[in-house]
Amino acid sequence: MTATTEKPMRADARRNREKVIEAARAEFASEGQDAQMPDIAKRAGVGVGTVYRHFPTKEALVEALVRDHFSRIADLAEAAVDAEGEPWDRFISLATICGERCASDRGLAAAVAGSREILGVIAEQETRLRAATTRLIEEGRATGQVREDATVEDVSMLMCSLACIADMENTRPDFSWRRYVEVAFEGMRAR
Amino acid sequence: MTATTEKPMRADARRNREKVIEAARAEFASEGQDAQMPDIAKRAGVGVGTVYRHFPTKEALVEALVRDHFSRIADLAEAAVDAEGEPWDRFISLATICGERCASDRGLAAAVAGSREILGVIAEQETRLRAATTRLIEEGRATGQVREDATVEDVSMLMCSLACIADMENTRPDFSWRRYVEVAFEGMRAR
DNA sequence: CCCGAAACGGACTTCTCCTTCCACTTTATA
DNA sequence: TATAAAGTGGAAGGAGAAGTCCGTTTCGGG
Repeated sequence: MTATTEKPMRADARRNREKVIEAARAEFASEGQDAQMPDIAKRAGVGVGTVYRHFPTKEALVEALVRDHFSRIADLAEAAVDAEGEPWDRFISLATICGERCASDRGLAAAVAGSREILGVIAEQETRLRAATTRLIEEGRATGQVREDATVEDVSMLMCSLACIADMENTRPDFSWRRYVEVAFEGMRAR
Repeated sequence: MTATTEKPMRADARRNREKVIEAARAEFASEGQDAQMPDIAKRAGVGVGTVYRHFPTKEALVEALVRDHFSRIADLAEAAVDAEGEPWDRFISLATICGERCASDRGLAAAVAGSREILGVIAEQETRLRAATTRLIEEGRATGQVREDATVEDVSMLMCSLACIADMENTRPDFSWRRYVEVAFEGMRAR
């Protein structure tokens, strides 16, 4: 669907595009949701014009970041389904890896939580994510490791809250998303 | 400390102050962190000037809201310590009541998560909250209902994540903070 | 090596809010 | 009820951040 017409991009343009994305990630992580376009440009070592050449609006830039983020997470979830080991252990390592991703992409949780519009952007990735998650918890239920009444939404909520906690580590040094996985995700275990 | 010199306020002023606070709460709940001062004024049925008479800046208004919010939650936690019943049940009802509060004060979670400065504002309430929480989980551990390694920070994280989930119910209808309490808080139980 | 197209940079414009200011209204006191 | 003080409303000011525009630079095929 929507086969993007492959148009070769000039080498420097592609390089700059990457620099901008990387700078934006860093800037959002440290400044939160109100990171500024000129600052992103400065951090990337380019002019604002260049940023706008690649992303017509700030919103588009955020969307690209968010899409990329969710895409990676969906990949990880799919990998967790096919991985070796007990379902429960795979579930927990998925949570851990997601935690790591969220910790390095700080600021994005707020973007997703804050806007209704962005939900459309991640629809496709979320479908993949749900599919993978569903299989994972079904396996877990089958082996009696995951609680009987567990649902995909439970996992979604846990993942989102994990992202929030990872986000908050910026401002709250007493928080630890790793510890959070140990505690909150334990609630999914069968008793 | 800081004995606020009691100065009688004119009746209409006090009424308007309440209207502004109420309107601000509603506006932040529906618009999120970027609710606008003129909109708050409009919703309260007053002019912007009046809003600024009571709260010198937008920040001050948010602070008042946040302080009030945490103050109520700290009250609830203290009540939970002294309440009847099993420690575990009191812990869960505390979580539930907090969920209710967060659900009606939507938008504040983001305010707290987003700014380092606001942490100072709630310092006093948080101390009270920590004290109450500590007692609650100690009782729970003593009766073998709460996991041995539970800490106050665990509870803080759970409460904050609960607030985030309640917040997200605006944009994500598949989320339910009540269900979240059933799942995530279960991770605090002794096994 | 040359030239046209693509990409760049950053000063400048535009737009969106927060906040101020002050003439006017309401309250409380004598 | 008259008067001073307190409070009010909303137009206008101002700060700051998003986005535009165009002269200059860089790339890559011939």
